[in-house]
Amino acid sequence: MNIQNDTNFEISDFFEFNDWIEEDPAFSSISAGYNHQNPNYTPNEITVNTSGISNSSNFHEGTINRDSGMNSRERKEIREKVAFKTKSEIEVLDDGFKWRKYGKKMVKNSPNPRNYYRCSVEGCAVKKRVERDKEDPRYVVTTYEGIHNHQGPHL
DNA sequence: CGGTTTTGACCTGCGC
DNA sequence: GCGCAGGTCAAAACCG
Repeated sequence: MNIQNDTNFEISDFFEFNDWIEEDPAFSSISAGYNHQNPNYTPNEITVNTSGISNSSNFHEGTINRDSGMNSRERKEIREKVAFKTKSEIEVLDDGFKWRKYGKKMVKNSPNPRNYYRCSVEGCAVKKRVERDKEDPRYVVTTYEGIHNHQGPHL
């Protein structure tokens, strides 16, 4: 389902995300275009509204491949993990899903805490991790893990 | 009153 | 084997 609402699409934010993920040594490449839920998924559909109250990200998954010889099973486990770096003054970006916070942690290399969220829909094991950029506090790093097994929050 | 947040404790993987 | 760091649990507080 396309959440292609009238949400403002800040293309610059997507590029920033892209740069960030590419320079992360843990990931060698990120390929997009899967269709567990959205057959028409393309990176360009990522919508981020940094100026409004609610931010909508039209993505549910991504595939991150590591070229550091990992077997297929390991690759499958890391799959469905997407990280976003978003310029936002609001910490909790409302992507439309219902999240329940289940943990907070201080990370060593950052003065900022890291928050752990889980999708509150039953049977949905999607997890989310929100953390402020240690260098630029006006950025928020959001990491999604898993695929929603339901059609979205509002239905 | 039910679901969510909070917060420290607990667990586990990893490196030394 | 121990300690650190990251991730999770859970109980009580909190809030609509």
